Amino acid sequence: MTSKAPVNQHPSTQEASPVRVRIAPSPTGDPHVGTAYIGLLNYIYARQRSGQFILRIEDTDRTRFVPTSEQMIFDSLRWVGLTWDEGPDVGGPYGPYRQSERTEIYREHAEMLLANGHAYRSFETAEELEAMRQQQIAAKVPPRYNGAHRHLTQAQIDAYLAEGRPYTVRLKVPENQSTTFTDELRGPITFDHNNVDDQVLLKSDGYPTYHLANVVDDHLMRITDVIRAEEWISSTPKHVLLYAAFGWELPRFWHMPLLRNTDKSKISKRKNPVSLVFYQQSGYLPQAMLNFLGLLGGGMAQPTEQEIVSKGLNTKEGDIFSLAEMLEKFDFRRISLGGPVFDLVKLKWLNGEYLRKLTPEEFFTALRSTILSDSYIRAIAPLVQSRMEILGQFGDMTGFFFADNILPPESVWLPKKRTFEESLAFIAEQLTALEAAAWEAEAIESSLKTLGEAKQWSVKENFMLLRAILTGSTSSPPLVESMIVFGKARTLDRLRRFLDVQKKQANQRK
RNA sequence: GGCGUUAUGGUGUAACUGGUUAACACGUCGCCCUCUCAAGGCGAAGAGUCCGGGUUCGAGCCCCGGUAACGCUACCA
Repeated sequence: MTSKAPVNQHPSTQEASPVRVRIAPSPTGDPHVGTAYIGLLNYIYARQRSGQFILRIEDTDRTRFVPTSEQMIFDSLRWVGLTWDEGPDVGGPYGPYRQSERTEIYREHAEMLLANGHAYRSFETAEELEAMRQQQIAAKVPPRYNGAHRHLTQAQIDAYLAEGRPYTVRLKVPENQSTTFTDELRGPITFDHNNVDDQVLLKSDGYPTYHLANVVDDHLMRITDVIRAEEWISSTPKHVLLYAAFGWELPRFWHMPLLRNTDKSKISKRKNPVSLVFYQQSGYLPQAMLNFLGLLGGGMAQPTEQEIVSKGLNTKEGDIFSLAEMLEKFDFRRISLGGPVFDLVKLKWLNGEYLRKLTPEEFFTALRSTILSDSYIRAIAPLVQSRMEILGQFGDMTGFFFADNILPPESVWLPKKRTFEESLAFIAEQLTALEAAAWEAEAIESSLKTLGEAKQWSVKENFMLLRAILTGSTSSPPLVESMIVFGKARTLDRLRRFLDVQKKQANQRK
């Protein structure tokens, strides 16, 4: 057996070149707090070193692509106060910054690897691969590509190509070796190649996977430091191997701790609001959000006791700081590696602190630009105009649009002919259906009706249940229109919170 | 299952190169203020640093061995 010494011990990039970092979100839905978190870290890193911060859109997964998502990412990141030096919307010398516009580049690079023997064509179908995976799982062996097409003869390859068979391009991971790279926060990390799969680099639809596109773009865009979430550690050896296969210099890798739900699992929308749009629409202040994100993972030194005394600081001021202060004091070496829980309670407290510091005029402006904006009220008004006799009834009819907590009692929401359990189960299904729906009237209505038919809930029962939970009342402006105005993020959050509360209460009763 | 990462009160973080009763903030509880609720003020409870060994005069910090949580294990990122 060959020795498994770390032969691929690659040196890190030297300090010389100007720092360039990037975030690369995927437009697959609402912009994520995790993107803002990693974005903030990259931003601070770049600004502290007079470097550049680049925004790149990773839209190579056509199956999950959401057209409106990209603009929402721009808007949300700007909302929290981050700006980028290069990106799809601002241009720059290393564009295009949208991966779907770079497919030719990836194809060429895949060809290069094919030519120099670091990659090979794999002609299996997705179904065949899935079947293989299932067998391996059943046989209790680690699911991995078996390398069947690694050693296809040229004649076989030509025959397949002549047939026009679709194929993927896979990385040829050297056998009986290991790869070691340095994580700037954790030190050297080694992976035995037995545990590194022959990753698909180019999909059969001609689009690259993350791994290829990411490495190619990072190199072409002169990225010096890859600052990304911890979930990427496992695939870093693939990236290191790719840099080596191209003969490129390695960037530095910084893997940041993963944001968590209260139960410590990776933060997810089922357990926590993760959409930046949600926080914006719910009336969180961007400074508070940024401050909160800066708090997670350490990085900011707490004031010493001397500082507290000499500057007359209130001790809680140690937790309150602006972006400017982060640029001044944030220290990447201080980052603590345990995944921090995204604690809404502390975020709310922080937001309250910021709110109280506003002057009355600023506070009024904040209200008028968010929860009481002309555009919001203008959207709500037509839903109630025909139902009103005097203007004073506006509040009675629209309160739920301006509320954070709507928790109707059972007497309001529980349908007469349904049990508690079946109703809750149905709400959970409504939630799932709505999560998948495009946020426009027909899509919402039809997905709800389809669900109702499948589960034998009449349209009336179906919509009334939702109405009660969302508005807190059995009479309200038109439901679907109200949901649209209220927004997808907040609507889904209200449903999730309702379910959480009901489940907790049900558990307590037991 | 395999591989990797991580591990300080309920939560986020502190604790200089190992050095007295492990600190700050959020949350919780109590008291004060007050027409209520917040805010504010004062105070309290809550961890002996995942577990077990070792080194040392001395370990949250160093070493060894476990355990658990999390991540990855896709033609998703």
